[in-house]
Amino acid sequence: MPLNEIDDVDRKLLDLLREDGRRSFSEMAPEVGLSVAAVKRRVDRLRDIGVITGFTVQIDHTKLGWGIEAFVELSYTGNTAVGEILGTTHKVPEVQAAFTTAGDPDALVHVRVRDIAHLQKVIDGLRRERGVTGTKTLMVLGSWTRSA
Amino acid sequence: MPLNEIDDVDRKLLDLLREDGRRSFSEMAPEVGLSVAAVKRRVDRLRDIGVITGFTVQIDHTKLGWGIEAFVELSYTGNTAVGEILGTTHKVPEVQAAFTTAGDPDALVHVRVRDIAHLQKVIDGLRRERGVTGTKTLMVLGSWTRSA
DNA sequence: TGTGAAATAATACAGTA
DNA sequence: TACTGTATTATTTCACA
Repeated sequence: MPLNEIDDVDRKLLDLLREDGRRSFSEMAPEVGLSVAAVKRRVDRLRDIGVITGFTVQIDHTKLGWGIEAFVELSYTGNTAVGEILGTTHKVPEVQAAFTTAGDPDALVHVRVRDIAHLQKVIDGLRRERGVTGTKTLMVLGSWTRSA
Repeated sequence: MPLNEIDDVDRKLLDLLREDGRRSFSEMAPEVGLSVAAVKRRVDRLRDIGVITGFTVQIDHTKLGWGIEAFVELSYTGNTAVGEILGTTHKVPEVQAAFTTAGDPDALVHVRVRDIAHLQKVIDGLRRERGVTGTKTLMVLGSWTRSA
């Protein structure tokens, strides 16, 4: 079910776009040995079948004054549904990403804030959410993300 | 201190590119009320000063057969440097991102794998890294990421 | 999938405030 | 310094072989 339809050329195109999402079709075409039109059709198809969900810019948030990053582990009462957890974190603008997990913390939330006072406010806000029974915060000291 | 030089137009451009990193300058120009050339120069400048670090494609890894996502918390011996931690995780291709943290786990690692057996192998590999004293794995059930 | 032509977009540059 | 408008080049897009 998951694929069957993605070949090595598609994977190569995904790699190229992961490195630089604004690469032109004409630049990628010789890399995969196809015509420009064929490359465009492949990328269009990858979007159509949902393998490519979008393109985005990568930003150094430090340079924008959002210098602090943390993960907040959340515990919920037993009757809180997974979907509900993701929904409540969505409303908090400082939350960059949220993950519901199996096991001890029920959710892991990635937040980005300007300073420690700001972090305090965000954590307090998360603690007040319905069903939250406890939090544990991991301040990020350094990080690294694959690819670009 | 970190900026001073980024104005509302720049922020608007970053927002537009976060939603769609392949947006054309000609599409963004009317949105911010500037000429195409002015938009290009602004985006070029945002790259030059390091606010924009790159562009990339967003992929639905489930559709590529990498259906399982987890966070692995790592504890290290006291004499392990932060840089060393990030370095060792870098070698493991299944690691999508790594964060060193202040506090109980010393690092948090985001991994993506094909199946549970694969996850087992990756965790075993991480546990064998020099300085690692313990791990705790959080399997991701659901997730959500801001913007696109 | 490739080709080739028309439509768009990116880029470089001259001129203006 | 930062913009606009124009000319040139490159890229995208699409119909058809």
